[in-house]
Amino acid sequence: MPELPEVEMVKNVTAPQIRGRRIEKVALERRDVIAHPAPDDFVELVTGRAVTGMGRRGKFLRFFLDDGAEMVLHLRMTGRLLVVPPEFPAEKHTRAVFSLSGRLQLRFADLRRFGRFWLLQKGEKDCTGMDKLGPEPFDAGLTSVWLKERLGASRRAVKTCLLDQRVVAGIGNIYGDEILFAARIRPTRAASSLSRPEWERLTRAIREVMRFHVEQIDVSAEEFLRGRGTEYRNTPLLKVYGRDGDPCPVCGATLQRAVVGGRSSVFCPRCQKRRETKVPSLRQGAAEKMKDVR
DNA sequence: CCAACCCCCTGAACGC
DNA sequence: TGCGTTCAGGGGGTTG
Repeated sequence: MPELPEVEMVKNVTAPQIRGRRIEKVALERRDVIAHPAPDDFVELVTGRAVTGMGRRGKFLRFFLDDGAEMVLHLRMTGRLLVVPPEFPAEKHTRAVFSLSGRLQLRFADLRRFGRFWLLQKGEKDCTGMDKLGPEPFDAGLTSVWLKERLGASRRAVKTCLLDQRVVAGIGNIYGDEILFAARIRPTRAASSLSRPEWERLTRAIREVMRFHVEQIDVSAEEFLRGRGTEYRNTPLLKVYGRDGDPCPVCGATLQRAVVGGRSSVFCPRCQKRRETKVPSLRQGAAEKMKDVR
């Protein structure tokens, strides 16, 4: 479920608690929580190693180990990570428990069981999919020129493009809607139909919306634990996601819902126009079939 | 290359 | 109350 801001927060809460600690024991409640290598090998390779630090790439969490290996975790929809003392009551849906030095446990719980761990040994070729990710929203290389270059010829809906992790890493369905609202672009618009100013608004919105939410989701370890690893949903801050039928916070028009690329999308029909208001640069033959629907 | 569909799972919310 | 349906914020795979 979590997207970039939530994963970043999980990393920020978890890293200081486990940094420097040694993994003394690994208990897998479900073996299929390990994607790579074979579960027994994973346990053997991880046991005895110390965690030197954590990182994030897109929605992937990274745990750097003292032998140069890297443990990777993707929370997918419902994964939760908790750092607790061993006597702390067990969570429902616990899938893996890492016993750490200093009487602490790193626990992974995951209702829907989509979450996965990988272990990459030092120098091992990536098999997590991280290597296919596009730039982070805050990368200097993510410019409107680059985005237009990358997507300008695509007829896919711009919302679909935003959710494509190979384009930009870390955006999911929630922030996809929020970004498009901030950029005043309708999710259904074909990427190829965006104007220069729209590419610029979109690029700015990607950075600013993600930055805003990363800053807002600043939760302490105590708060996080109180919420059992789910207390990062800052719904009050979301302007359109999940607010289908509510008035637009900017203009008051009724927010609408549409399905784009199979994902539910909410937008403001007035702020996010179906097409550019300015004269769209006419390109020969490209968008021929679009008859002009009013 | 791309849309559409299926799959992986479980539980909450909703309609009857 | 009970039961069936639909939906959920992730991603990978196949098909046409």
